Amino acid sequence: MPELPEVETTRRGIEPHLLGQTITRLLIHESRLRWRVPSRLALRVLEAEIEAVRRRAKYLLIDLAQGSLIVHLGMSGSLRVLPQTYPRQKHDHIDLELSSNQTLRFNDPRRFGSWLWQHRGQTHELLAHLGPEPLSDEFDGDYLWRVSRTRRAPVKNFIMDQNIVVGVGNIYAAEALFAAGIRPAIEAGKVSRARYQVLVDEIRRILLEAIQCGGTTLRDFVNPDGAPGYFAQTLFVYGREGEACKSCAHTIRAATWGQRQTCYCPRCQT
DNA sequence: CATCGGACCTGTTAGC
DNA sequence: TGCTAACAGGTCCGAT
Repeated sequence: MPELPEVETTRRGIEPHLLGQTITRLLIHESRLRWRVPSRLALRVLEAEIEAVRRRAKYLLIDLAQGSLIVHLGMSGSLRVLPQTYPRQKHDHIDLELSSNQTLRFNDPRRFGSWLWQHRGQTHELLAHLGPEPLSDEFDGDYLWRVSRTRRAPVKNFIMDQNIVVGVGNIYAAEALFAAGIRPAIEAGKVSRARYQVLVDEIRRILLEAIQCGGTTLRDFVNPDGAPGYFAQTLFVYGREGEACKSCAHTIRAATWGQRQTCYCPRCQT
């Protein structure tokens, strides 16, 4: 489900409910996520005050005095802020209970998400080798051009590589390539510096617009207040195989590498 | 190093 | 209507 805009939407949704709250209890109902949730997590966070709620890539970081809870939503995870008495639903795996008598409830049908711990001042190995944030100044056309020179993989796979740039998943990769007029199958190392600059501008614009829309709801994404995102209406190619291009009316085509489908317009993207 | 396929899971949908 | 297969927003890991 979640790419950067959905994770950022989640962050903004939970932040006001979490900041300054004391954690009264962490309940792990199901520890078998992407990695087994360590039971000592519950002791670590007990009675701690939440100092900040940050995002790095698609990870949420809940900062406490001694360190941070790292939460990843995987493919199907979501966080809601609910009254502690709210009945648990299927796939509700973790509750972070707060002094406000609310709970941050983690639901994840596919269990590809994760809850981990990072000591203060340290960087978890999973976060240690991530590429730059797409909305930061570090990320520009020159950077992408430079690090792509030896890459023969399709440019679409290249921009989805979290070591190159974080936060761009299957939806936004397809959309950004369409907006930049670049065929997803082109070898990353053969794309010009000028085209990478256009691509960077489009990635930024699309991610920002999607955040403003509250993310993309294809089937089940909801923000922490239970509302869907509205960016799906704005999609030009993702999930539109066989339909008419909104720009030139040519039929949208699909290609698949490694189990991930991508859609593109053969006329608009060269 | 870079790339590929398999793995981890459940739910929904398309096709027979 | 019912069963099965394919596919879904992520990404790590081991083999090549």
